[in-house]
Amino acid sequence: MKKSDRTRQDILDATASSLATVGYTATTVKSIAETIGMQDASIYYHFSSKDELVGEVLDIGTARAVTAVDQALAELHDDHDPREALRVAIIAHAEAVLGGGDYPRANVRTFGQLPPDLTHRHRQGHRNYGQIWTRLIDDGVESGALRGDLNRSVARLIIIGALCWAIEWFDAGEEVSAADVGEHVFQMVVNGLSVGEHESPAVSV
Amino acid sequence: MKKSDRTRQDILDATASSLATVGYTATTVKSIAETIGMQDASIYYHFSSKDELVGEVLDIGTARAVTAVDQALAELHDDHDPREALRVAIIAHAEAVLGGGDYPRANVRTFGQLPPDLTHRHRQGHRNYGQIWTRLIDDGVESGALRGDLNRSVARLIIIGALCWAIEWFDAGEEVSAADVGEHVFQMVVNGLSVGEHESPAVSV
DNA sequence: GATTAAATCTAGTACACACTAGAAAAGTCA
DNA sequence: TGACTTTTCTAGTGTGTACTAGATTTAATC
Repeated sequence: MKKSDRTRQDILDATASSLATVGYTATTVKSIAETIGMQDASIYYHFSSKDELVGEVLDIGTARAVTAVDQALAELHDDHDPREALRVAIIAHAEAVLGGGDYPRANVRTFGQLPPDLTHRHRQGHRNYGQIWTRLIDDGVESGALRGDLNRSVARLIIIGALCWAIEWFDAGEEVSAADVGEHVFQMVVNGLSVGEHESPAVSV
Repeated sequence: MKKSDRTRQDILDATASSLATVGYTATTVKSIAETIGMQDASIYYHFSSKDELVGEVLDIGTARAVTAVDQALAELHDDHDPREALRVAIIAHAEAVLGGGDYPRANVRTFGQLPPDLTHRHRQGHRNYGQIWTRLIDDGVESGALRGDLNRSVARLIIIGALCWAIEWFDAGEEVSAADVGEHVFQMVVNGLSVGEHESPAVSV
């Protein structure tokens, strides 16, 4: 029972790595097998199909992202500003998806290129993840810290989108870290790029 | 010389539509041919390979997005606020990619799932497009309208990312329009979600 | 209407892919 | 060691893909 678990884990890791770097189509059963020094047919002793294997990787990715955000939120003080909660969640997401392991990255990277079955299978997981953000935004608006004149659902999707798309350009080697990206998203989306009192009629004068 | 041009255009249209809806891999030469009532082999009379065909569609998509944004900016008053320029550009992009035709949508939709050759081929086009945004942000910062304490390149990519990712969730049938999405991105990214003087130490008191 | 050119079709090739069947090897435990 | 189970390999199948060659049809030209 030991050998099998180990090999199974190796297969999952190799698949996550491949999905995260080259996407779904370029991730072939043969290439996965080669990475871990096996024949492609041997994969099928551990997984019944490519899509079941990929599905499991994506499940793990979703779970890890959820855990990362939940954990970051749990470490907040009880009387935190709702904006601080949003900030912490955004940075946790950025670190999980950009700086973290292959699993969350695989999840985001393959979004939109999966076959219908897999897409459908993961819709629920994404919905659950979205609810974390829905709650954060609702808290902010209802406490008066965030504007209530915008569509909250659209706002949520814009935040997540800005973070997810970062995977397309983020380069771990550069001087900008994953947390930096999160901080930027927070600063822009919550505080705004604009300087000072652009709406209020010159209060300080 | 007439028939050929017409057919060629039909092939391009069908390819753009397919790329925009099902992505690169699911867009097969056979499926394109079927859409316009041809045999797949006949496609090769007009295009030498699938990737040349796809490349041409993506080129058109980039050109249309650039044109849309450029045109919107050209209609501004000479003494416009740099923030207004950003707003106009963001909404134009949103309308081109979300509400516009298949070509710009194909471009964004297939981003990240193209084979290396095509990816490389379009890097230049994307760079040119990015420069429009770089200029907009630079103008804003240098005029003092936008904050200068953030990494401008990261800011640019976050804005574009929020817009591009919207293609994954935007539904033209819903009550939120493409321009609405653009307006939301602008409001969030420039004015911020936060209400009032969250940073200034209670100036108005 | 005959001749040439343009456009499409029929019929195929070669290859990569996911996946299968059954033999062989490796590991486990008496 | 020997019997048994678990794991991996060898050798394939079938399918879908991009693409090719050459015949065939459709359109244009004299």
